Amino acid sequence: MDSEVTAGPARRVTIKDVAARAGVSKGAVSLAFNDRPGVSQATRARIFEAARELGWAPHLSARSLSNARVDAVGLAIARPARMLGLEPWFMEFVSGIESVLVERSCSLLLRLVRDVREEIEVQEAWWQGRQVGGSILVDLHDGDPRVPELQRLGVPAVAAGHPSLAGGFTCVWTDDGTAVTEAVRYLAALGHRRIARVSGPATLGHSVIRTAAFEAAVRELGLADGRTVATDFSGEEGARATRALLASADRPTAVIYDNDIMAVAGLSVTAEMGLSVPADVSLLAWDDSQLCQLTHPTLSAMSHDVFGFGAEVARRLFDVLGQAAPSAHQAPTPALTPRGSTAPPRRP
Amino acid sequence: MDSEVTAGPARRVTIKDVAARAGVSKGAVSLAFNDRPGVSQATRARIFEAARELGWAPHLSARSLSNARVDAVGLAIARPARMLGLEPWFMEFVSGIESVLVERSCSLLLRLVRDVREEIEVQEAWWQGRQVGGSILVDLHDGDPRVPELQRLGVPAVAAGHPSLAGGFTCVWTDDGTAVTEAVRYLAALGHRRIARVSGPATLGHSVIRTAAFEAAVRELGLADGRTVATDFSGEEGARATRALLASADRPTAVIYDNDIMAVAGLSVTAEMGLSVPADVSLLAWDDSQLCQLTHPTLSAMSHDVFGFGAEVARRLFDVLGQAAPSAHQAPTPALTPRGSTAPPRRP
DNA sequence: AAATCGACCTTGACCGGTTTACCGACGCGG
DNA sequence: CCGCGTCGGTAAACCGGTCAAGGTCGATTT
Repeated sequence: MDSEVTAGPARRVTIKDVAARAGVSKGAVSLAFNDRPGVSQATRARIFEAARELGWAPHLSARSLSNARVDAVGLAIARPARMLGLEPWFMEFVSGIESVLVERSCSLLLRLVRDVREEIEVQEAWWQGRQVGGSILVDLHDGDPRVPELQRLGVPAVAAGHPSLAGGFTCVWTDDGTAVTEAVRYLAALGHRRIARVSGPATLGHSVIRTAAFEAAVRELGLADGRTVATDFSGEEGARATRALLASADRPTAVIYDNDIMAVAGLSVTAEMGLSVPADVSLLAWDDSQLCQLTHPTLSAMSHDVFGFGAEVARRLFDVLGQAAPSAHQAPTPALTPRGSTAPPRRP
Repeated sequence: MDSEVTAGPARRVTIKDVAARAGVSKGAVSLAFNDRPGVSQATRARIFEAARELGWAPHLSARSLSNARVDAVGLAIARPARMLGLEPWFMEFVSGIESVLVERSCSLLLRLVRDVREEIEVQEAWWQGRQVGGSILVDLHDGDPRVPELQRLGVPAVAAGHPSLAGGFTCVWTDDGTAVTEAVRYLAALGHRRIARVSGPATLGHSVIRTAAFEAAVRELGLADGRTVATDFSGEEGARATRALLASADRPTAVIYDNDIMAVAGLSVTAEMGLSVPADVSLLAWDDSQLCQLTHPTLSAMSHDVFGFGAEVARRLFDVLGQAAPSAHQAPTPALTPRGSTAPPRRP
């Protein structure tokens, strides 16, 4: 209908228009808008006034064309869409990143990719096309090809993960090893001797680290079980893994999960199998999103400020963009938050 | 350490380098890369070869500077981060959008904002700064200021929501009214006469529509209850609302939720109150993310292809960018998927 | 009085592409 | 042999900013 109203040619207003209106050169406008010395307070005010009247804002492509600075950072995520939707971790992580980007009026370029290969293509295209000034890497795995590739391209990046995985990149990490140990010690202290674990993909860097720590702790405490079942992080596989564990001959009396979703799925499996939590089996989640408080019983979890973690990653990326040397930053270690899903095992 | 290796000045390779290497002018390279007529197959091949060797890709800022075309679309979301993480809807929606953007090598610019006012600022900055070629609007509410504002700015946009909310914008919507009616009819057919509903924020456009349809259906069928409790979509408020409903004098025998998270929270409340689902109370979720299958009992839900919805929105945005006239597109109506949380009410 | 200086502002070259106007060569009908 | 259209390509203007170099001008120094 009246969509024509705004559809006119309406040449976009440029710096030249503003300059003309303020009676100065476009150089002056540029100076004013990047608040650099060289224009008096009076003219500065006139320029801003003119810009306001015309509704002008600098064309960011034009700006980044000449000064090479880019106003966006990239984040590619290689997990299936269906799974991501259920993974509270990501949105919280993204929110944390945003919270830092926003104050530098920088944007997040997000892309969901199928696999690491595709991510490399995307990152390369972003970098070559100067769409991003740098990138954030998540879900590092052992010998991740993204590390050498991005290094070859010279992409400034920050990795969310252990220094041993990040190659030469600056990274931010949590001490999952210590956290796993704490989890196991806690369950052992409650009296559990058969503890199992449901992890994410075995190739994922932090899975490897947690598994190693888990097995070490089990050994150290002289516990009986210590199995880890790897999954794809989805609720479905979490349920399957739980079923397998609880149906086994010497079923564990406690299960540690690598994320919240699988713990929730596991909880529903116990109900389905007629087991009671925590009397028959204790469950311990990881990440501690609010999901853990929505179940019945509520889920004990290794608690973790994912939002803050994302913010830290973003801050470090700005360091890197500012030519800082690569460095590793440790975020607070996930801490145990006991709730209703853990208790001493039933006496046999 | 050796981070210096790639840190050299390493002037970025430009179209000029490619042209030189292929022995042609940069105009020819441009023609070749946008596959337009004017270069022979032979030179075209030489040019691509040269570009490949040098690892060149066009600088997108430079490109969009001259042809005004922009390669990204904007999506600002005004919900608290903590809540978003738990809302599977969003990531699925975003994934659907991505699936379409990707094939046009277009990116998604994402921003989490505090409120509608801030979103308007962000949208204006994006548009003025030519960061985006268009935007996607979600969570429309009645008399949403974003509609007139973006129209004033001339931002091409697609709204995810009912035509009555979208003003002159192209929109994609699901017939929530019909879906609510189906939900109520189904529960009534099972024998329920006291049905309540836990909705999202009352000001949200689709809450209004669903509430109206809910009340109409309740009246039409001559049912007893028909209360709607508005929340902020969070699990916490969903739990609180459920508690209030189930503790009331004439407690409902069935509850319809406006998203999955609140239904999950509601389920845990029933357990906490010693009620059994579906014997004492039936629960019906909305959206049907995989979360519904992770609970015990599994949740009946109004099922909905959120991924496809996102994809449709993105496709329509490209129509709009191609100067198509505003139009409204109806996505498939959410359909009932009965599972374990709904059954005839216990005989009094 | 001439030279120096700093504050303020203008000019014009660039950033890396796209696009338009133009040009040479070649094939072809008259 | 000439004029004409087409194909393949080039040169230069342009997109909208930034930035270094330079120009004015009144005030201060020598």
